[in-house]
Amino acid sequence: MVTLKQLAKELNVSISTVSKALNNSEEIGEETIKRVKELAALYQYKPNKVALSLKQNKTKTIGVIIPDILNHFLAKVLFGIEREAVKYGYNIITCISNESLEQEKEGLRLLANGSVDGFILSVAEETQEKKEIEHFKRTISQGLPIVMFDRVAHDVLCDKVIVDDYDATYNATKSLLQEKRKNIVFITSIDGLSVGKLRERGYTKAILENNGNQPMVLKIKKKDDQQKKIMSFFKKNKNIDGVIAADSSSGIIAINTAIKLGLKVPKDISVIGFASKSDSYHTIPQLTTIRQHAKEIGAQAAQMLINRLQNKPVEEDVKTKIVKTSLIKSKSTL
Amino acid sequence: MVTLKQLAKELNVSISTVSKALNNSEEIGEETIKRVKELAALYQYKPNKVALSLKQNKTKTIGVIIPDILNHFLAKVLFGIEREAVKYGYNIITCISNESLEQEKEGLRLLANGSVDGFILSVAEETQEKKEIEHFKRTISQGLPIVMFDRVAHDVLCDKVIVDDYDATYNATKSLLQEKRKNIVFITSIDGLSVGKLRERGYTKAILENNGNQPMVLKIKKKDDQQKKIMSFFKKNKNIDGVIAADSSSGIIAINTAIKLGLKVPKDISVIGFASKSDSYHTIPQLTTIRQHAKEIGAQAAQMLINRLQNKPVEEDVKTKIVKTSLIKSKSTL
DNA sequence: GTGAAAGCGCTAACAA
DNA sequence: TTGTTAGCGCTTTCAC
Repeated sequence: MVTLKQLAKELNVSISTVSKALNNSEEIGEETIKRVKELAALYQYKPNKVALSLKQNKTKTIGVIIPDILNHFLAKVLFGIEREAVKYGYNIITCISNESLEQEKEGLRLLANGSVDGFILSVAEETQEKKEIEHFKRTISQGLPIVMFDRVAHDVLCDKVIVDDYDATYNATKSLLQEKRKNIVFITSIDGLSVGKLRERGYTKAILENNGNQPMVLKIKKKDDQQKKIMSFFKKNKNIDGVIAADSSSGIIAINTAIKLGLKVPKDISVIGFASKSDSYHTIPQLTTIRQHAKEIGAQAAQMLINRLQNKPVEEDVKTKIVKTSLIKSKSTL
Repeated sequence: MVTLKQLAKELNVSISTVSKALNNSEEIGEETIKRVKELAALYQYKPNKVALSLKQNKTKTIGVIIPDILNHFLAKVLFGIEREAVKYGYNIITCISNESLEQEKEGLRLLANGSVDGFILSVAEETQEKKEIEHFKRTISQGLPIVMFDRVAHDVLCDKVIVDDYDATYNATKSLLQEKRKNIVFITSIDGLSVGKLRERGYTKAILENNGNQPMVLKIKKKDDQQKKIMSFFKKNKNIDGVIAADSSSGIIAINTAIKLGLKVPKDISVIGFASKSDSYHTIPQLTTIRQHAKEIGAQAAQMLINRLQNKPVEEDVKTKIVKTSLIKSKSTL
């Protein structure tokens, strides 16, 4: 890479003249500007990002810590973050915490050394279980703002972008109840997450409001064979006529299992699941889904962080944005 | 963040003494080292990454340019890259090209300014269609090595990690032929990609080798309704008894469609598809899959790049590694 | 054993 | 209009 120094030497002017010329400074003569720019173009000069970062004490880089990149929702949020960030000239450094507290801490530590100007993250499962928040607080007190999304640590004072998980399952369940479904099961493989708990509560609330109904929850562990678990549950509970799935694969598997057992979907049983549009194509009939607008969540998170980074006046008030889910009716409900 | 300067001032020693002490230099007295380290620990001193990068003229950061983060395979490769990179102390800056040539160029341009030491990338669809490679060559000639994976530009001289696409479909097709399948269709939604073409060729070769058989290819465009396309194809070709799917959703939809039409899988029809383990759980019976070992591909790519970055002696010979696919038999084949 | 000084590439206040 | 200088945070050579 060419440097200002080299250009200056070749042009027989000083480094600062070159610098100013390239930045269209008023101080420099037209003729000089032209000469400088021509040589710069010839050599494809690009200002060294690292030097700029050091000088200006900001990197225009955002650290993103994500629990699981293979999770379609999280990947889509990352996509949203990236799209929004590039608009403002920011880059994204990604760390994957693998749902591990230790790796989450490590990610923060590794990047909190001047590599990034701030963080966007979703809290790892283990972190939520152990309720650890010190590492977040420490990072913030070091002057690096954090924006949390989806799985947030409520006790950390920072900007947040969340989903209306509780309302989403409450409304979805209500809609199945309106279909006169009597035995609606809630299937979850994300019991350990804050959002998983909220989703369960929304479902439970709706069920209990309906006189005489009792909530019924099927919890699946990560290491379980989901297909087997759901199959054996369906076999034991022949009267199931509705499913609310807290995660996409539970919803997909529920439909396929019902069909395998000879049930008609949605005539005999309705299924609603948290899932993306592309997931909904993985079943026939197509899954009625609760959409989280992942990309939008990412964009909002990026905006909040960038806003905080650029507004020097210390805004002390943290904000929490709620990106509402949409219930997209398809063919797996009446 | 504390700097060496601040520590030095507080300790009444020079900056260089502090620096050396923290790096356990032989030159510095034990007592001094102890004092320095204690204060550094107290203030949680971390060497400024940006300053180090500037000084050492390397960032220990890898630029990854990915066509589509929502593609499960590509996301998994990214995961593999990240895992391997952190082992060696490298960070990952991710750009998403969105299958667009322009954005791919932009990503390279944006990061080829000292932000990264090298690139790992998979070529965007538009780039492959237009056969553009100048931007890759330019980047390499600027001293930034590139490692390409999966979708590679053969005419660019650089390290590559690829999959045995041709052999994979050839063998998969052979295995269906051995099941005495007579009418095997190849379904693809990635016709425009180099890997898509290779997969089709492997299938065609195997079919043609079997006397009397003729290849049959169903091409689906991104904007098409995959479910409808496959359904109407199946209705028009009632004799189909085998499917080779070039992408995961085609395989999943093929199974569900067959079942919807009253066919028994795998009794009446066998299905094999490029897909991951988690995809295979999205159908009953589970999909027999061609696995690409995405994480391994990412790890290999990262290793190749890091190796090149660390071996100063200019290794002029570029390498191409092939990570072989595995055919994992499950319940959608005999 | 410790410190001064140069330099990585850049910007900007100040000098000429 | 152009050049000199200092400084961002760090390492490292060379002097003391």
